[in-house]
Amino acid sequence: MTDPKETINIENVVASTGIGQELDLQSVAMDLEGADYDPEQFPGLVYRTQNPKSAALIFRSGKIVCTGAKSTADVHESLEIVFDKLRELNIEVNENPEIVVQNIVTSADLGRNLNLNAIAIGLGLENIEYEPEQFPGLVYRLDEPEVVALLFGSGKLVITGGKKPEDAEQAVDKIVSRLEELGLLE
Amino acid sequence: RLRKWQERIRTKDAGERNLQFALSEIDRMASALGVPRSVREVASVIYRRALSEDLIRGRSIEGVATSTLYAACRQEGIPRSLEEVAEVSRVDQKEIGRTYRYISQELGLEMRPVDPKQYVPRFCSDLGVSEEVQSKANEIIDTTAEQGLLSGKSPTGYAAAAIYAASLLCNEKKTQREVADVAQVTEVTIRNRYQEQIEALGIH
DNA sequence: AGATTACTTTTAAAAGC
DNA sequence: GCTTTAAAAAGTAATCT
Repeated sequence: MTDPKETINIENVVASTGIGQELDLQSVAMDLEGADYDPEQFPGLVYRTQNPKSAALIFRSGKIVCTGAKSTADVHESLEIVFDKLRELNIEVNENPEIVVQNIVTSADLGRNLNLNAIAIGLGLENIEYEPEQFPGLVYRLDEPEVVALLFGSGKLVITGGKKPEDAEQAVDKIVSRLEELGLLE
Repeated sequence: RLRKWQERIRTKDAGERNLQFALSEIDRMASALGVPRSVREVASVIYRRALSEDLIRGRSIEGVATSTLYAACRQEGIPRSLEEVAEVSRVDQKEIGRTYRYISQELGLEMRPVDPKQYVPRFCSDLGVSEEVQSKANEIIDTTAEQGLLSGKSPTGYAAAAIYAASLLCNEKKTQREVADVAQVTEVTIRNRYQEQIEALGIH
């Protein structure tokens, strides 16, 4: 039927960057509208962007983590907003800070129900974790690409730990072919 | 030289004391859970393996002891849920679960998923239902699991729903609350699993 | 008996305890 | 190891009407 690869959807992208400048988070928290800063609880200041939607964690060192974006392009857009907000506060920000994608979370659909019990035994109990008492998903760690897949009885899956969108595509291909050769799909 | 020797004895003694403590804790918890002696022996074998492979470092003795007991119950085919094990342990359920997964992975225990049928004898005995209900529940579990209904579902809730359904089919009705209490799941879970199971069985 | 909210799992980075 | 952030998957649970 439909190629499971075409059902892949990026759900979250995490990236890190830095403005190359130390920050006084206390004063940034005062001047930046909507900023959450509670150093007792966490050393980073939380700033949320609306369009695109994301959450940025800003640290004293000037390093920033952006999470919640739906694409790598959105990560760049969100961080540009953060950079501009900081510039408005008369904080120097490098012209083009390097943005490194650290993790991409993806969802997909194999289009068929899965017998997780059979898969756990078929794929080998060594590299699989399936504890339905604790979590309904089967945890499958792949070596190439190095990602973690969560497989569900519905045939839906989550792939996380990848650094580029192709990682998820490769992972889906490998999962499909492995399940097929074991006769565990369809 | 003498100091080194003393140190060795001291650590050996400490290790011995820790092992004794762990084994006595396994014994205490096993008694509280009412599992046979064979399970305690399996648990202590797993614990000694974990100790010899240095898996205890950075973890609490109690946590590892509880996890090995949880694993031993499963290996012996008389599982206790994490909730039940947590009730007799001083370690919380979440840590028992993650320690179990770690020990299981590192020792290559290759634990198979729990079969809901393994809970049926104990739950039925606690409910005081007949042998007929018990075998009917087993039949329901086998038939519906073959149709793929088991994937992702907790074994206790699945067993509880099958027992509830069986009690109705055998005219020995137990309420959802009664079954929920012995299985330690909510009535909502029993209702949900029950609906799926009777539909799969074609009982409308 | 629903509905809603919330927690379980996985992943990565940041700074500090 | 923990703290925080976001997101999906599906199951279970607590709370409210």
